[in-house]
Amino acid sequence: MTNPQKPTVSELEILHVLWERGPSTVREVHETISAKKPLGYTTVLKLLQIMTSKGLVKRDEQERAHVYEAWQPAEKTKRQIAADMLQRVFDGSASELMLHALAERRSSKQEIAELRRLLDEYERKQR
Amino acid sequence: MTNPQKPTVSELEILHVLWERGPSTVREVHETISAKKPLGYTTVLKLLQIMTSKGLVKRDEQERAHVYEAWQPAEKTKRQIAADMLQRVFDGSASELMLHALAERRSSKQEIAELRRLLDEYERKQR
DNA sequence: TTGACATTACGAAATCCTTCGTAGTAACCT
DNA sequence: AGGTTACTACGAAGGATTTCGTAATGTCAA
Repeated sequence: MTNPQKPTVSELEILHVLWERGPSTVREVHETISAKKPLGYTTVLKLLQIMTSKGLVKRDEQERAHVYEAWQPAEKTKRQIAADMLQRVFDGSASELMLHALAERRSSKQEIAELRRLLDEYERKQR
Repeated sequence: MTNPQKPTVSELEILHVLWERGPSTVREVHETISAKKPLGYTTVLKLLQIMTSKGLVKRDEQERAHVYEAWQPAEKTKRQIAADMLQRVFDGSASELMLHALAERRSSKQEIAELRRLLDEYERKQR
């Protein structure tokens, strides 16, 4: 499979674990997730199997306990999700997106500064 | 119904129309959407009925052709969607969200300027 | 009034998502 | 070898989503 697909909510949760931990077994993913919420072992297994067939993860079957790894780097997937929502919800307006993202919460001075820095950098690369 | 729920992808599409047009009949919504993609009349009707029971829209049954209206203003719903994704995908980091949203496309000078203006304004209101 | 037409109500199929139970299989220990 | 444990594979239930067809009902003109 070379075609990445859009992950569902549950799949995204698993991808988060794989991005954080790197290649992991079902047991490891399950332990990480079930620390936060109850979820059956075979549920995680099944999800990883589905994700394998969708091309969202790759599976190393060398060892008895298969090792799963996210197919796409976190950056790429997150970018796709952000772009998709930008289009679907905000008609492609980044300003609107940021306005709403900021409105719902309290951003620290540091974060605002970071956002400014990102804008500078973006503009510099643009030309 | 006073509890708003999270709209699905199709429901969001309909909300877009209602936000743009204001209160509309099934026929009007259907015409607007089917200008872009084929979709049966009763499909739109059914969706609006479901959305009514979910509390996403309100229905005025005065006239024979019922008139539907978005329950929540666009701003509020968009804010919720943005906040939800911010949390789920970007662990609450607005910078990360914007970074990825910008990365996938070309933003005009005007848009960058607008983003800076928003940051200024946000900071001003904060203190 | 009756036929044509617009509209709503309802049911249901097809697909996807999420979750888990059961069965099979391999490995390991005594 | 036999029993226990750790895995994977598979099927399937239950719910949500999306889509549409058909039936029922109201409206209006001839």
